[in-house]
Amino acid sequence: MPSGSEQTRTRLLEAAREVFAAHGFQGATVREICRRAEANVAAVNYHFGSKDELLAEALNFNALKALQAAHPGATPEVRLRLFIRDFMLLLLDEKSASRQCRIMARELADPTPVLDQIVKQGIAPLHDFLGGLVGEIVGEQVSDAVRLRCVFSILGQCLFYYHAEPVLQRLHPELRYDAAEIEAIATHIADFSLTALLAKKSG
Amino acid sequence: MPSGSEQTRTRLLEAAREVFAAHGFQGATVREICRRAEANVAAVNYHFGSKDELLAEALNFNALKALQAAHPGATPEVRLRLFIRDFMLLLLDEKSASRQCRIMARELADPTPVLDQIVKQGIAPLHDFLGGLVGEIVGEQVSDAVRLRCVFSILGQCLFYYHAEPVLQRLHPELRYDAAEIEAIATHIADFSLTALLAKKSG
Amino acid sequence: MPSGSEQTRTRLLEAAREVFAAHGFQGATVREICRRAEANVAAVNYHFGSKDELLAEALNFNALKALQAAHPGATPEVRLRLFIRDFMLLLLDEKSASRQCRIMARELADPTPVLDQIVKQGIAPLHDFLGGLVGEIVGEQVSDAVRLRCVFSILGQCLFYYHAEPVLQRLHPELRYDAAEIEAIATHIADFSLTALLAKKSG
Amino acid sequence: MPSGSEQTRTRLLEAAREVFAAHGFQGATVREICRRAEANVAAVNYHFGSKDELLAEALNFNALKALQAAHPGATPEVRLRLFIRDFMLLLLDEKSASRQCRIMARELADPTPVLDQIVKQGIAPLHDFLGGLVGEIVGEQVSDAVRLRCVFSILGQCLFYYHAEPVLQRLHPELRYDAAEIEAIATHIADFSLTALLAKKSG
DNA sequence: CATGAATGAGCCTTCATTCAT
DNA sequence: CATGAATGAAGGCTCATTCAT
Repeated sequence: MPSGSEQTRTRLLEAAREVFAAHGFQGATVREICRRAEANVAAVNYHFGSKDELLAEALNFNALKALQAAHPGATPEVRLRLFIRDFMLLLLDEKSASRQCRIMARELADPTPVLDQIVKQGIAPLHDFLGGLVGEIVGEQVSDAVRLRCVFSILGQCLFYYHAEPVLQRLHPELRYDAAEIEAIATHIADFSLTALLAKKSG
Repeated sequence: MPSGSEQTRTRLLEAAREVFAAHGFQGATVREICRRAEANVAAVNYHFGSKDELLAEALNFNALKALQAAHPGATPEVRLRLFIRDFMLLLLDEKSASRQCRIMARELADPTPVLDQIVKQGIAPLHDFLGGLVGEIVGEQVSDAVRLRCVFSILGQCLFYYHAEPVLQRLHPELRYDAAEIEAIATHIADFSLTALLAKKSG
Repeated sequence: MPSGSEQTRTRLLEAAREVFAAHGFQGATVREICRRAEANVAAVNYHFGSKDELLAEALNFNALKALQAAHPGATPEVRLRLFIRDFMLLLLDEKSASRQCRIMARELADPTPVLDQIVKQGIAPLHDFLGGLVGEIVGEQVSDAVRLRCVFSILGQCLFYYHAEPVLQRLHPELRYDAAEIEAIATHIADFSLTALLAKKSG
Repeated sequence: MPSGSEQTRTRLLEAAREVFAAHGFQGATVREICRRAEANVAAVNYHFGSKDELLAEALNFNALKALQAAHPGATPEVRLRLFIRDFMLLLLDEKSASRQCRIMARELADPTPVLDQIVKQGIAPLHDFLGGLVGEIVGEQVSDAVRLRCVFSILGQCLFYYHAEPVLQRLHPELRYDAAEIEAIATHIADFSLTALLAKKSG
């Protein structure tokens, strides 16, 4: 049974993830976080020491690690498809338990003191994983630089839907990121990317 | 001959573009902008009424319009290549006269009161232009939804290099966006995208 | 055998004396005191009611009372010398068990609610004792006002070394209050004062 | 004619001197200072940048420098008497224009970031001046260490009346630091000290 | 017409204190 | 009886904005 303290801590972390994801680190205020968590203004400093450390704790990389599931026996192509679909769900699904990726996506554009931590623990493994996958698909002849750019092409396509969401909502007000739409997007990105990757292999 | 007032106004706009591009709307301070423009701290409100309106005025879409140059006689494929190269130069070249795209790129993630204007006057025409180009390449059989996602795939690849710059600098400290690198990136994105697009056409 | 509670109380008092002596009443924090006493942050309020009352309890005047030891048979001059030496040891010796005088010395400049108590129980007896000693030395002809000022002259010389310590450390970084130095200081103050006092007697 | 800004600045400095002298650096609040100066809370940071820098500016050492007036032709003894009298007036006279010494006296017990400045610019010259004077009185045979302790004895006697004021008011409620009393105190300290000093000379 | 000065709301943080267990 | 958690007032400071000249 969680203690009262643990509950408040958890509520603070959840509220922090929401507010950081919505307004970025700078735009988020401790007061707003505490208000949402129904806690006192001083609660953040009591439980985490500072706004910075709250952000550091709010980050957890489990969701990202789950993306790198092994799927033994599956071909690299299938594993890439699965990765893209899971990543898009993480990024776009409103019901996603983890706002992890959104917080990170926000911070990418406005480095905070914890960006180093985010990069080392969250993003670098992701890039490595994707780099390995791409390597398996395009084969050994392809240079590191090219493989890297292929990773960026895949990630760029995925992240665009998150970053550009406010714009896309204005351009296409009818757009909704429901399960079917997310699935369709993921399939498109996977098709688009695999076509290009396989062309590099044969090339 | 511009009056002293007009000069101050112009310096404020230029300074605003630099600072907004560097720190985002929220991160930018009126004081910093005025300091760079060597103007009084009250100058922004005097000339533009508020920080919001300064941002609105600081935006000009000429650079974006220039991306949509006609290039009569060129094939759609070539025009897409040219677009991607010019866009990447605009986004990444430190010497780029216009920080326009960076301001917009920054704001996409944190809607401000001027996002509507940015979308209508800057981004929508760009999407339309790219949509037309993609349509010419993939042909008429392809649905609007698919064409749209192709546009997103291209833009996503381009914008990634801008959005993820702080992360990429940490992952690959040796990375520099010099002319050759930008050219190589643009070529990669064009190759990657055209391969995928042409496959859709034939498909 | 003291109960656990009693031990905590004692540790709190000892920690309070250290922290009050080091940072003054205002500069001291309840948290720091509790941390040093390895007690809960609420312990101070639990055991003493408030920070104010903790200070009141932390004061004990035994060390001061010991200064007024009788030394039967000794001349007033010798008793003054002994008093000055013991007082300087109390004020300056790092190994002094009692930080009592330092707490009081700190508070003199910034009246707290407990200053009345300090004055009545600690300082007034000290002044009286020293006044009596001075009276014995200078004789009956000297007015009360003059005798009082002589007391102030002696106390002022002693307290200076404590009050001005941060300044003196900057002016004379080589200065250390070791046993020999304290002895030398006490001898100087006693010589200086007795010369002046005896001159008043003969005058 | 002073500008409005200059007036506010001056009022802030005067208020700062009063509040710093009354409550010390830590005890003083920017809000209280601004309230007394009838200025906005942000005025201190606007004009001085921070509370620290306000303290640094609030200090001016003119009054202390005036203590070291030359008095050509006067004997060292007379110059010491004059110094003590002027110092006591500075310390005790309510009507004294400069609260300089009191701010410094307060800070001695609770080092702030500006203590170094206070010591270098204000106190060190004072100690040097007094050391020279004492040297002239006691002659060359006396060691530096002894001369230093004589300086401390004089300063200690003077500062006592300031430091111990809250205590003395409680012990002797009838005490008032009017002109006559200050004069009497100064005379006592001078007599007391000169007697001791001259004894060292002959000794 | 333009500016230095002033404003007040709001930021993160610290603190002594109180509460629920 | 004792504690970890929670509180809210207050701290110094920053900011976009407004005002008086």
